[in-house]
Amino acid sequence: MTSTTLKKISEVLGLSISTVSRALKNHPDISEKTKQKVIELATTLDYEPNANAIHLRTKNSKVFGVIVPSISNFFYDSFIASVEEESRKMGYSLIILQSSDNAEIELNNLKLCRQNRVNGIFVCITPSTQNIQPFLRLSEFNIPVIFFDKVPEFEACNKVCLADTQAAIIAANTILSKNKKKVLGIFGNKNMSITKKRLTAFEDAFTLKKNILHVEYAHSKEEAHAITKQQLSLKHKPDTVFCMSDEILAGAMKAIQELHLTIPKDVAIISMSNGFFPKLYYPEITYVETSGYKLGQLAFSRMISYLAGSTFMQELTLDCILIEGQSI
Amino acid sequence: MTSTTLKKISEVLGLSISTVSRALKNHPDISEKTKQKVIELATTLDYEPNANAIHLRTKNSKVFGVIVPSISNFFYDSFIASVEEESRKMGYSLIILQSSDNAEIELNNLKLCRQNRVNGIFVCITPSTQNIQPFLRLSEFNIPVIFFDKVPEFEACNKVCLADTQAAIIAANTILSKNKKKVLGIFGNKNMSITKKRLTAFEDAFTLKKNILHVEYAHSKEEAHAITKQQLSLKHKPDTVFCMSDEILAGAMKAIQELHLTIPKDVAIISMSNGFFPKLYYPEITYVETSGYKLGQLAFSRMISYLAGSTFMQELTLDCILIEGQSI
DNA sequence: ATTTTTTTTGCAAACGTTTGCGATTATGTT
DNA sequence: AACATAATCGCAAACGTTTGCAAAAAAAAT
Repeated sequence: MTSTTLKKISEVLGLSISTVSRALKNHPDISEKTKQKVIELATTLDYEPNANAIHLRTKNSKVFGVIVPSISNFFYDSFIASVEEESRKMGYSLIILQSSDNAEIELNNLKLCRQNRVNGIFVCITPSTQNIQPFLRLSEFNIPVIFFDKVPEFEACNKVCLADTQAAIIAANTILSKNKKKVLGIFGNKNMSITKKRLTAFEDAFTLKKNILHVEYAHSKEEAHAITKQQLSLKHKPDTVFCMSDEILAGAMKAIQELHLTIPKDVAIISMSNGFFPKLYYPEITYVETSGYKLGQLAFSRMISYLAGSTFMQELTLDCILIEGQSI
Repeated sequence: MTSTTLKKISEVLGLSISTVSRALKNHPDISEKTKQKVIELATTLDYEPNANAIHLRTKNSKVFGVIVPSISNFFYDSFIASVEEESRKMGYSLIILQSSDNAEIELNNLKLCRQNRVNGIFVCITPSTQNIQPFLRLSEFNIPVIFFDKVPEFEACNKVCLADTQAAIIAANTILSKNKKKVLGIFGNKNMSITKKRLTAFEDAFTLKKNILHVEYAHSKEEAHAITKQQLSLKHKPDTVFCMSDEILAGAMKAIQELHLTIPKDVAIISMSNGFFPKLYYPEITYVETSGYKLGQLAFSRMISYLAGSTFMQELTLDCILIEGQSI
């Protein structure tokens, strides 16, 4: 069976297509009697309007595009989950594309969004994305692009970010206030602006106690694991480990378990995190919250305000708070 | 600027719309010269075909719908990630909807899929879904529905599942082969068919050593944590813990850390898992792999074969394998 | 009974494509 | 030069809606 259309209903009822259309949207022009008839037949025939036809006709797809480096990732997941919730509430659907950390696929995903005439795009660029002109060009077609989390460093565009600087400062100050003597700070990919921001702020906070801070870079859980294991095996080992991200935290924690160290007695640990991982461990890890969920809400509200007319570039920042566990 | 259309291109070039259309798809009827001209203008004008118009005209949306209880979940994530990959390769897009464990929202998501005239639906029903008729009815409109993971228990439909029974047996046999004396088995929601399957098979495997198995049910990480803590605090405590899922594993591990027990010396642990969590701990946890990623691939291939004509109901099963860590 | 007003409905164009078929133009053959 | 053939191209309908406007029908007013 092919799906029901307005035409089919109109033919059965001997009405015009337009009357059926109006009846179904409760247009005041249509009499109650015909409305009744139409609605009844529509439900028995399981009528569902063809979204493509509507979008074509109204030039409004009611769809947002979301482009992320990877779907199976805590942070992006919770971001997507919140954007999806908000979108559904407002009658929007989501097309979700993952770029697999590949700039070429990313570009193709962008193209897909355009072909679908999405009303807006949320994008977190991959670390390897060099050219963001294709994204910026979309504004010429009046389709807003909200960059989130990993955002272009220099270009003027709509950005929604965590307060990375603030978050790093909070973490650093927490460590300093506990009078720690030797801190291992593990950061991510040195080339990413997010790493730079966090690192700079973190180091600045340690400016008076520069000598107690040792910084390392890890590009994966495994590297974080190796670094932590190695550093914590030194005779003069760190008394505190700071992890820039959940991934790094996971690696570090594995090393700590491996070395049978007790937290926070043998070593203290503090992280920046989406909130899920820290609660996995005992004692629970103290962390500066970098909530993908909240960031999603912020990004969505920015999208809505953009669509409502506030089209000038804005850089929004999500405040971070310290969530205390018992790890430091 | 409004987006470029075939019409616009045709007007600039003094050609007909159909010629432009054909030129862009490299139709043999069109001369090389005009193809050149058309393609050149199209690229400078940044032409992207309107997917809605194409779908309307061709009656083929090239879109699959994915409906899951929740997006931010390891298992569903990896499922979605793999379906997304495969889909992109074959020129399909994905509309991803989450039901938030709410049957009503789920139904609405189904409606959205229909309105978008998706070519097929992957759905994992919520635990509270009672009536799956609306799903089954879609086959009347020739749109295939592939149920995965949490599938309807009785109805004839296309199902793609993990080999839950086999997986539970593997886990049980692994425990038995190690000559364990007291086993705590923690299972999930008793009402879900997936729990029943796993539990039945697990208990059957212990049929000769019934007395060494103690079963508990946990509906969350926190419950799993509490149960494990309580059981492992007994004087005659279990020497082995089996966890039916990642979520339960996470709770159990937290309790084990809290009690400062050493794995596998003080207590052994084995789980069913997607594979991410077990590698988070040291020593790594031995688990029976229940891969969302592989399940996604299986589901996708089923979808493709359905679309290719094999429309009879099938129940596919993904073999499970034991991944050895050092936890038992 | 006629006109006016109000209520109810239908016509037709438009959204941007694709595609069968016919028309035009160019090329080749005698 | 006349014709046949092949290479290019355009017309127009269709996909399923929405919507301004006009038309028809019913109700109200004279």
